[in-house]
This record gives sequence, C-alpha cells and structure tokens, in this order.
Amino acid sequence: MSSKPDTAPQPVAFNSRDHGRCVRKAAAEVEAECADQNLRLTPIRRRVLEILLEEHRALGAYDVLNRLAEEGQPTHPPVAYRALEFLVSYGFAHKLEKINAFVACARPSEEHRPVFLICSACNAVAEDTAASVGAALGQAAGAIGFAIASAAIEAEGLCPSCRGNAAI
Amino acid sequence: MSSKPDTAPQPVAFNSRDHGRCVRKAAAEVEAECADQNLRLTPIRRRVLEILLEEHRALGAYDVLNRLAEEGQPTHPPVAYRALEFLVSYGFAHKLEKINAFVACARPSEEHRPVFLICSACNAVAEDTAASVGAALGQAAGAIGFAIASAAIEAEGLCPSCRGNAAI
DNA sequence: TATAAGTTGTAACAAGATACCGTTTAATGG
DNA sequence: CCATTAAACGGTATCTTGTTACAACTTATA
Repeated sequence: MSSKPDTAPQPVAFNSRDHGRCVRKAAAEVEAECADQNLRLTPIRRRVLEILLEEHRALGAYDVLNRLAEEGQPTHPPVAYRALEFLVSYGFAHKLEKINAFVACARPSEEHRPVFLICSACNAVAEDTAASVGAALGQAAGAIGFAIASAAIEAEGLCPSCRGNAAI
Repeated sequence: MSSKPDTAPQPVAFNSRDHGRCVRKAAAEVEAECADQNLRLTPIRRRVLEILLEEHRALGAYDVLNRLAEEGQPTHPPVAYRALEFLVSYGFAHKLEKINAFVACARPSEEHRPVFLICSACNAVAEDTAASVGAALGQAAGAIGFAIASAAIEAEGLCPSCRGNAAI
C-alpha cells in the first residue's frame, strides 16, 4: 500500500509532542520489558522497533523492509515479518488490520486493548485506550461464551485537523 | 487463505438455525433494499451474495472466484472484488479485516455496527450486534473529534463449542 | 563440548488486490 | 426513436502482501 514513504503525506499525530523523547522513552520501556521477561530483543527486532518509533506512523511490512535495505540489512520478507510478529506478539507494536500496516505501541508497558483511529486523509494513526470499548467487547463475547485471544478495534475516517481542512 | 473450501473444517454457526430459510430471507431482504434504493443487483452481484449466504461462513475473494468458475462465470479477480465491493458498500456483506474474508450480513436491512467473533478452530463467524461496543467506539472517537467513516470490530478466539472440545 | 532451542539467511511461491483499457448495458434527454 | 452519458462488465497485466520450507548459524544450558 504505502510503499513510497517519501512521497506519502506527512504523518501528523493527533496530539504532537516531543518526538525524540518519546522514541527514546518507548525504546527504553521495551528494553526493560524484554529484560524482565527474558525476551531476546535482537538487533533486527530492535531496529524494526526503532524504525516504527522513528516514523511514528503506520508502516507496511515492505516499508519496513525497504528501510532495512537502505541500511544494508537483508531484504527478504521473512526478516521483516518475523521481527514484526515478535513485536506484535508481545505488545510492543500493533497491526492495523484495515490497512495491513504496523505501528509501535504507544504504551508498551501497560496492559491494554487498543482502539485505533486511522485518518484516511493524512494517514495519521491515533492509539486510543478507550477502556470502555474493550470492556464492551469483552462483555459481548463473554455473553455468548466466546473466548477472545486477540482483538482488532479500528476506525477509519477523518482526524480533527483534516475535518477542518474539509478537503474531502 | 482458505482456498480449499472442500477440505476446510466444517463451518459451525454459533447458533444454528434453519439455513435454507435464512438464505431465502436474507436474499429477499437485499432484493427489496436494492429495489428501494434503486441499486442494480446484477446477476453477478446477486450470485456472489447467494454464494456467501449459502456457505454461511467467511470466504476469501478467491474462494468466491472459484465458486463462480465452477459455474462457468469468468474467473478474473476483479469480477469477485467488484461484486464484493458493491455488497460491502451497501451493507449486504461485511469484510473481516483480520482474515481478509467476506461474510453475508446477517441483518441486511438494519442499520448496525457489527461486531465479529471469529473462531480460529472451526472458522465459524458470529456477527453480533452488541450496540454497546459500537456506541463506546463512537463516543471515544467523538471525544477527540474524529469522524468515523467505517469501523472494524473483530475478535479472534474460541467459540463455545471449540472451547469445550479443548482441542487447542 | 554436546545439545537443544531459538534466530537468521535465502529462495520460491501463494494470496490478495488494483490499474487500465475497451466493450456492453442501462438510464436519460432530446 | 436515437444520441448521450454513466455505470457495469470482460479481460490482461501487474503489484502488493504474506507464507512456506529449509539450511545455517547463534545462544543458552547441561
């Protein structure tokens, strides 16, 4: 989908903040988590996480792969998919099913069922905690005896600033 | 994904019911809707809808395509994708983003934000109305000024009967 | 050091989706 | 009735996304 990161619209976080700081903080949190749980944050895995954090937007697996290639890393799909799978399985990143893309988790050390709001105009992605949504889903599943292993709660639409621009 | 419908596990609706009746009823509802809204339920579109209703489970676009091919219809991907897009855009079918598959809508004539529970053991899919989940999502989006155009609320896990079997 | 588990490298391939172009069909207006 | 237009279809090619399989290597541990 977005295999041309350079020409893609500028990513705009719904609430922008000090980006360098948030990258370092998130990376440190993941590192601590891995140490805690005895997980191997190998160079490739760490690099993929950093790429996601640096871009601070949703990247397709092949976007990640291209970034790795630019850095002289191997460019075979399984390299990216394996690293992404690791990050997703431990909650350090999330997959956006609606757009087949991945984002670094905004709260890697907290247990949460994230809700994603994806702006179809500027491609920004907001990770919302909205516990009420997850709770409602859990309740609905419980009511019919369904045991949730993983969930995806995603909405596509227009973020506040793109609504204002009324371009679409 | 599931390109071998014949060898796939038997689909099991969470609550089974008179299937022939539900196919006919749903088809009639869609027909009425199309007449109402002046939509063209062309032979291919209708056939794709019927295939989804008959199978009563999630089918990939290529599964639909194979079914069409068996009936002598053209087998080019756009044929299936176009019909599916039509059905989805008017709410006669839904796309399951987590598994890249499509299901006929269980309530084609009602406005609703469906919640899907996908059993990873038997592949059954339950379409839940669970208004509370949709409401919570709408509220969360509204709180930050995000305008939802489309949403996906999906959970993967084990349905009641597969939990019982404890096979996984 | 032996061994087992996990990770990486690589090739090949399968599945999912779309762009494009020309033709046909259906609705609309003169 | 015919001309015009928009929508839908048929078909090809192509692109993107994701998977499988297997060999080689690394790391932790006995």
